[in-house]
Amino acid sequence: MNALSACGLYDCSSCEYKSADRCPGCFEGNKKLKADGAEICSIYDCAVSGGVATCADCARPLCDIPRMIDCVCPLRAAFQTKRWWAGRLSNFFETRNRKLQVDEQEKKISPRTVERLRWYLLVLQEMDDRGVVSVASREIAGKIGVNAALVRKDLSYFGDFGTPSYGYTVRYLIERIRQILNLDEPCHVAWVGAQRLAENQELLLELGSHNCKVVTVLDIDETRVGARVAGIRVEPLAHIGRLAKELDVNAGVVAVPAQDAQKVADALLAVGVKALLNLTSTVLSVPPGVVVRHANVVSEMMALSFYSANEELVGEA
Amino acid sequence: MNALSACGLYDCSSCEYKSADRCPGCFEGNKKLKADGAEICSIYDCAVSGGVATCADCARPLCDIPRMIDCVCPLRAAFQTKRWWAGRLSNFFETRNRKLQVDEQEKKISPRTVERLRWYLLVLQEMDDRGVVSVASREIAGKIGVNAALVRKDLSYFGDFGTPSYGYTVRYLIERIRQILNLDEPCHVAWVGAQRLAENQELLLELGSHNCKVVTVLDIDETRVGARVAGIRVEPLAHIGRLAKELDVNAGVVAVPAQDAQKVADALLAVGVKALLNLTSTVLSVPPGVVVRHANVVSEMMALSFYSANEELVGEA
DNA sequence: TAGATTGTTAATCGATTAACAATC
DNA sequence: TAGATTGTTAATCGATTAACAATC
Repeated sequence: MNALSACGLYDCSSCEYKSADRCPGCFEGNKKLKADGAEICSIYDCAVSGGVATCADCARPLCDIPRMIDCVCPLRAAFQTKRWWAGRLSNFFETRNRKLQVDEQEKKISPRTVERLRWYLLVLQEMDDRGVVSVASREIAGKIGVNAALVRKDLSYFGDFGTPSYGYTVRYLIERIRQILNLDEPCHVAWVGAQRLAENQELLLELGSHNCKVVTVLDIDETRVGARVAGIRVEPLAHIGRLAKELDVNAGVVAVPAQDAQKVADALLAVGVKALLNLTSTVLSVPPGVVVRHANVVSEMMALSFYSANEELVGEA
Repeated sequence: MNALSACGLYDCSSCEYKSADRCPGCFEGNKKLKADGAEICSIYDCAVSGGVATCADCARPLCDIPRMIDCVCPLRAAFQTKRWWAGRLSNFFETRNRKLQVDEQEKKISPRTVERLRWYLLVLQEMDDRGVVSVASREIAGKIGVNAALVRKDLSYFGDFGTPSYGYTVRYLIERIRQILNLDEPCHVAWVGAQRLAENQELLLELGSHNCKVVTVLDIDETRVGARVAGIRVEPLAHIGRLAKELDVNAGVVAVPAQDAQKVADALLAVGVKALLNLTSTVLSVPPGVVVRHANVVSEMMALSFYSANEELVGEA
């Protein structure tokens, strides 16, 4: 379901040629050009010879293709100016190179930024569903209620995704944020607490749509072991060690009664899980280097209770 | 279930006289003292004549009882030094007076502080269950993973609840935080989205234990109207106007499918609800002056996905 | 081109922490 | 009393915003 062309820069899904069914595809198009003795797309050529589908999949740390070339898919020459494509290309390569430098420097990403990236993604996906092609930082910011400069700053940590005076291509930005949040890699989740999952099986689908897969369901309550939830056998918590290794578990969900929460968390930590989602209204004690996030109706309600009684203090919460 | 004595300062539940069943109670005790011609507790006297149960219920903006008096319940004289009580009293009155000034100045409470107060409360309740009587800021901070000075600063926004070299009385602090978060006033919740509640009926109990009451269940899906969830009839969303008024709704829960979330939020806002809990993975657009909080497995998982792939970036998240 | 919007810098704002006098 | 812990101040740290050059 890759909506990008082989060069990884061209958003086919928003292309008028594609929607009019007049696009022959990069492969057929370039084959035709080559047969005609015409110059083919150098990006496509490089991708094919490198055995990758798009530039995004390319493992080479630096790109061989010179910058600011007037490379543009010859089949699309009329669609956008060459200059525009050259700019996009330049941005893309600079971005990739900068990104690599950043990784080396281990530049810290603020947790608030990560927090917001999810909201950007949800807003963008909703825009994409409505058929919106491009968007300005101001529009994203307005939806979420933050400053536009903050949106630009957040995004620029990871690269130059925008184009001055144009804004951001919605589809392209979605792809990039998904990549940043690692949503392209499947996230393997160990879910502890069978009942809670049995009650909310629709979660599995929604998680799946973001590439999170519940690979095992466990329970601390022995009486539940052996039952099946969404087709997955419920295992005893004691098996977590073996399962975590076999199934390559990345994250754990603590969905047991409050009094067992810490015990479950400890078991998950013991087998090396470094990311926990706590669905109970307890505070988990975890060592540094472990991330815990919460999703709990009761504890959020406690905060709302404060604001419903102190309306004048509502700033942003 | 008030664990405090009439003076509102003495934590009866941690009193050795009470637990040994040798406490006659403030009323009987002072009646006895009066009959003997002895000096009775001036706080108790004041409370009774003012028609309130404890100082905390007293409406007078300033306290008449002079500070630094050597007032101490004579029946408890042996239990703590008079000096200790005098200090507690002094703190208490100064706190009340300062608190009132603060209210007048509309001093802003940081949303981060409100965020943390809930965690403090949960940690303290767990300590209380274990029978812990007093606690230092350092201990609370350690449980949550924040700086001890931050705990003290957060609490000192609302008054001087601690005693140097002693720390905080767990029960007393629980009462105060409950009061700050307005958990002593029942919070009336309108729950929109019957199915989600039907699936998680245990929530009602847990919410109830924090004084949050689901007073009405509504649904945007007409086919669900008329069904009963936890004994409450499901009403059509169109009735929200009448119900919100009749039932004095303080907060709303948006628990419908994503595509209906904004519509439901708008309906709740239209009838004056200023506090929303969004259980969907959508971003709600709300005007300033409205607080939205989230509890959603999918969107939290998106953040965990990032950290599970970037362990080196785990700071505190 | 003129108008628009980006990425980035410097300024501002707010939140956290270290340190310490007060005091139990 | 001596040691401990509070509430608070000043210093630090981090996050947000305004402003602007770059540039499409």
